[in-house]
Amino acid sequence: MNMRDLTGSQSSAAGEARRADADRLWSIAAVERETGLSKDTLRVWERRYGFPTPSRDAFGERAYPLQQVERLRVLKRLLDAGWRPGRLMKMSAEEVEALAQGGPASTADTVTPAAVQAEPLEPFMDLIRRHDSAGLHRELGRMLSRLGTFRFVTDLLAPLNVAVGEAWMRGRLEVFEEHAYTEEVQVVMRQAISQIPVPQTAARPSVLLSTFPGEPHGLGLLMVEALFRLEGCACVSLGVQTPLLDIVRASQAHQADIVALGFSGILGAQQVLEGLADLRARLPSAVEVWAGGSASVLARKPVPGVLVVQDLRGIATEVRRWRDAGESDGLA
Amino acid sequence: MNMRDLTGSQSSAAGEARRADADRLWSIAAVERETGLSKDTLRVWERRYGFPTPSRDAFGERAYPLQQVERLRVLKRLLDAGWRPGRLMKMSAEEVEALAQGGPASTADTVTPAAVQAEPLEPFMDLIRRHDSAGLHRELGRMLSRLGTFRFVTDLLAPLNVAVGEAWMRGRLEVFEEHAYTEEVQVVMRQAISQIPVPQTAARPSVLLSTFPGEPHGLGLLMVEALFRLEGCACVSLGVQTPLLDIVRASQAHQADIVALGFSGILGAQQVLEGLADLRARLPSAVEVWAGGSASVLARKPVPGVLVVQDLRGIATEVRRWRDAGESDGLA
DNA sequence: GCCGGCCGATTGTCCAGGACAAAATACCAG
DNA sequence: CTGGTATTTTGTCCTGGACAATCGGCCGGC
Repeated sequence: MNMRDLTGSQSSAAGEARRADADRLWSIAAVERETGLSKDTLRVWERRYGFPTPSRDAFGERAYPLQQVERLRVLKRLLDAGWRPGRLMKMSAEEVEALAQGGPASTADTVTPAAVQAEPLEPFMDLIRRHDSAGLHRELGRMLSRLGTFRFVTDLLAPLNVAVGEAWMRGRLEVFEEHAYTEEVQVVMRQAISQIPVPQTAARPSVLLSTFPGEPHGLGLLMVEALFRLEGCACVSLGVQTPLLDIVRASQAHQADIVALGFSGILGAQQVLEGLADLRARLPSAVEVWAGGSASVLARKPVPGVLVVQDLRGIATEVRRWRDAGESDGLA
Repeated sequence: MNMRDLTGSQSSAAGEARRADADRLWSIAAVERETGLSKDTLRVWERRYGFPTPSRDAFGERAYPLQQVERLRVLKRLLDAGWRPGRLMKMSAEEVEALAQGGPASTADTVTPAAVQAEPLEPFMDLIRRHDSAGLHRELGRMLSRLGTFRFVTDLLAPLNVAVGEAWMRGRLEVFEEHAYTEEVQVVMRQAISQIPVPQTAARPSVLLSTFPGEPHGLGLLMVEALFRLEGCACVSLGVQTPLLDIVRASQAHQADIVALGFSGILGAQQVLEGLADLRARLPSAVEVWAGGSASVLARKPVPGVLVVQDLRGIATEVRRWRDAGESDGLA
């Protein structure tokens, strides 16, 4: 009971269904959801560059064919990789396609920082590309045991995340492959975290973790939580996308000493800086604000009263600094 | 190294900082992020109802005071609880406040289905309200052990999720409290899932789990994944918010027999129905589409070729049906 | 008496086209 | 080259109008 049947109208053969696909048109809202390009942007591109060129439905509203939606997805990816729309729009479909397939990252060279690339990443990238979730899970688990949580996070996951992000930008990885990867890593990380013994007494500093609205990337948060817990800190995570005012309230409710935010680079520079300044102003000065992640803004423009932790290894150092400062207002 | 200092300008005493808070104004984009109300809606409310009444910054752009942002948050919550803006806007600030505090759910009576409320929920609600994350974790873990995964999901979590959702709608719970709850449940659920033995051979049916873009609620997905795994199915989760085209590609890549989607009621009715129909059309008919969750649309309007599973217990039944159908095209 | 379809009011999204802040790039002086 | 300024590019914001989708109430039939 409480169940609705697979009511038929299984209209037809696969061929027909396939044709229905191509014919089905997308509303501007659907395209926004599918591509991540705002309605405003879609309309202004049409005006300025002559692309996309949606037809109109019976009500005069834009109706995008699948082909254009697919191309918009490619364009969005190239945009994220550092290309500019004006340049891309002048190119022919073939040139864009060539770029999408495997071109370099435009002007914005993702300077592979040649960091301590302690662990070979290719085997993992292979598993991701082959959609071998079980294998990926197994290999990640194996590495967790071999390296221990700390080195697993700093030496394997950190560079692997970068590699996955870059592979996506170069068109070597689909969105859903990145989703599946994230999910699998999350499973292993949560297992790792649950194995870290919890300090008996109320441990200090107590850390509140989250991300701003619009920032859906939560892996970094988990990695940071693990490192904090390894240092014996009490952690409360709110998951991703917490409204600013709620971060403030949560920090009071949980008596947080530190509010730690993750930034992946999806949010605009201004959004990050303004949000951090805002949050800083709304929190008592005894509560520290830490920011980390791959967003490049953090490195470029410091925000007064906000600690930017670029390197995961820095967390241990900074926790020590906090404790040395005598658990009181660590600034001044 | 690689670290930026807490560069001072710790301007002042708490009092001053507090005053700076109230003065700080919000851009329309920031209000959209904070409240969940679209820019279009914010502008049209101002035009129609005379609220909100943002001032303008030096560039003529809307600048919302904190007080109005807070009120908009309340209004959004009441909207989600079934109230309509026209009615709310006519009311005085006091009346709205009274409603926000603890009024009933307007016309949309959340008919507490008087289901098998097998487990008492109050102790858990208490822990959530007291921000006792550790205690909540401990008690959830205890219940998991006591009830076993199946009953933990069906008899405790399912009603508890409903209770939490309702408490939020009545203003008894803050957003951040709901976030913290979700996080803690997630930890326990993932632990529960990891303890379910994995079938050795490639198990059928193989299930792909995700939600549509705009649907951030992932708890249901985890609960469903647990139930599928208990039935011996192979599961791959993409997490939340996967674009439609990527769900299609993932189902091919992972050779899914079933694509299972979760809906919490955040998405509009049309969005859900159109998305499901669309997805249905794009998948081979041998792949089944299952939809579940608390969204009421699912119960009201059936989508041809989509199986709606209202009751979590129904999953086991339907998996059996799928297997009885001989692993082939289970329809026709 | 209750369910189901119709109709008017409400409400969110879409549209056009203009404007301009923010970001990226090109330019230029040291 | 390096660092600062001008210029172009680009996304977001604006106004005000329109209308589809939804909601609520009304009415009639089973």
